Amino acid sequence: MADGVEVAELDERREPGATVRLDRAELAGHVARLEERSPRWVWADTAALHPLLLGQGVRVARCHDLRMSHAVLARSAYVRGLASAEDARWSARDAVPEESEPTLLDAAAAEPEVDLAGVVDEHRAQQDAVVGSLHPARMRLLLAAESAGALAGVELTHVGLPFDAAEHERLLTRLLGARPLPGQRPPALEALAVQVRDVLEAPGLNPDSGPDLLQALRRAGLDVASTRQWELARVEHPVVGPLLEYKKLARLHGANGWSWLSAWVADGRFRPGYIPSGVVTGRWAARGGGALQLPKQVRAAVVAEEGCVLVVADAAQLEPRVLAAVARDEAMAAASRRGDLYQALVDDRVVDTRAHAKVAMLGALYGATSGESGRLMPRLQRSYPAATAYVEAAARAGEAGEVVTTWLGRSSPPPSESWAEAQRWAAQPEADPDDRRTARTQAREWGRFTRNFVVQGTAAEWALCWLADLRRSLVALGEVDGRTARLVYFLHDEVIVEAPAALAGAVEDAVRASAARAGRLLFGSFPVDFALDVRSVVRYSDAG
DNA sequence: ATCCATAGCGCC
DNA sequence: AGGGCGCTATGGAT
Repeated sequence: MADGVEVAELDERREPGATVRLDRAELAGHVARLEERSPRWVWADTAALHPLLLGQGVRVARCHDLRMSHAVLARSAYVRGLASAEDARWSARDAVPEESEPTLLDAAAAEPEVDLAGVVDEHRAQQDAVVGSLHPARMRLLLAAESAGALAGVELTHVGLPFDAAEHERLLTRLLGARPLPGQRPPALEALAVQVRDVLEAPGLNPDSGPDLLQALRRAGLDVASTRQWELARVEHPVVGPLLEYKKLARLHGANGWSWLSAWVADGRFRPGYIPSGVVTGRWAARGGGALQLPKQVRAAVVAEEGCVLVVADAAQLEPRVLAAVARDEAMAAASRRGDLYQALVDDRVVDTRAHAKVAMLGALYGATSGESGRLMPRLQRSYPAATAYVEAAARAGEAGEVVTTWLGRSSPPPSESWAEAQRWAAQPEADPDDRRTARTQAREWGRFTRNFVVQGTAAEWALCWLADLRRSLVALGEVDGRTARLVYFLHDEVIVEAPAALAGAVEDAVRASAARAGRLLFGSFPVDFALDVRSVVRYSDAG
């Protein structure tokens, strides 16, 4: 390479002659190379480089993201050692570039330079760590899935979710009234605020102020300890109606109102920021736009382009199915093969209603001890001993301060030093009962975290493999009238593909095939089913 | 002016 | 109940 790098050389879909050149400055710190066996780009940071390539119209098929892989390998209990583990150049950092002007502090903390030699060395160190790990095949799959997720995250922001701004504005106007001046309340909110003040006889009250509102409620004789809606809902008082309505609308206005619309929706697309694997468990996080919290109410404005449909697919009861697989629980796997897993629990007389099945299962995953869910736990243990023992073991490990690890090899962070110190102190003879109680409570809390970690984390791995396989297989569907099937949304256990209507059936098949392949990739021949709810709609809100 | 913690609520 | 998040508004601290 003289002045540039022929990026398109690695693009499986390149048009003849569509070579794109990026100069060395643009590629600094993100040098790529070709692996001989399975061609893919190896680079430092997908989030930094991939947007440049997309901007040039290049579609990258595969990559190996060294930063994300490093983060997994450096912590994984499957890995015996990563040569570069303490190297600051590869430590995790935010995947989404800051929108604002860099400050002096940012300049001082600028990332260390990564050059070609550094990339090659780190790649070799990572390959060695994988080969020497307890489960090389699982680790390889995890790193490939992480890297594919990194590509997909950038692409999702680039493509955007089709969004009808005019439709959303009609919703806002219908519920809130005319758009107010910045800093003002919309008419409907102001009217409700007046009502609340009148009923409470608190003329100057700002209902947005939690402490002031709580004080006014208590002065008016309401026996509440907070202003949470579920607590207000159980109180009989004329202020409750207007106040709950106020909170609901204030939320819409604040989180998804006119300023959100102008900040995040442009040219008919909603382009939020995703941070693949930004959560400790491996789930995606988001920054900017609230990609992962799009309220149901707002989904009516998510409308496919003319001539297209949205293929909306979500994995049904994903976490229990994942638990059945990691725990090798044959009985629970059998239940997974009968479609609705919760209904299967009812049919098998494990519990008496579907609602009970759901609450019992969630209780097992989250560590509930009391209430309805706690009462149902013995029944669950009797029917699914392997699955319940698996999450119990994860909880016990966490309580003991140990690390737990997902199926593919993501390990939980160790508890904090202050947590460990509190546990050590509680074990001393001179510790007082209060300290012992506090330590015990903290131990249980950390146990609930590790219990959930193994399931949520492995579910995230399945979902990532699903997404990665689908991303690849959509390419093969080709185009209709110059338009292709594109991934436009990913939400933990749900994907949306926007596709020409003529491709809807093919996309639905692809989505299901990818789910089946993801199951086999992770769990081989273990007979657990990953059922999907799939619907082709024009409007996202019609999928529910 | 800027940072940080908290409350509250949206999603899975 | 119980796990994981992000975002907004608020209010206190610096």
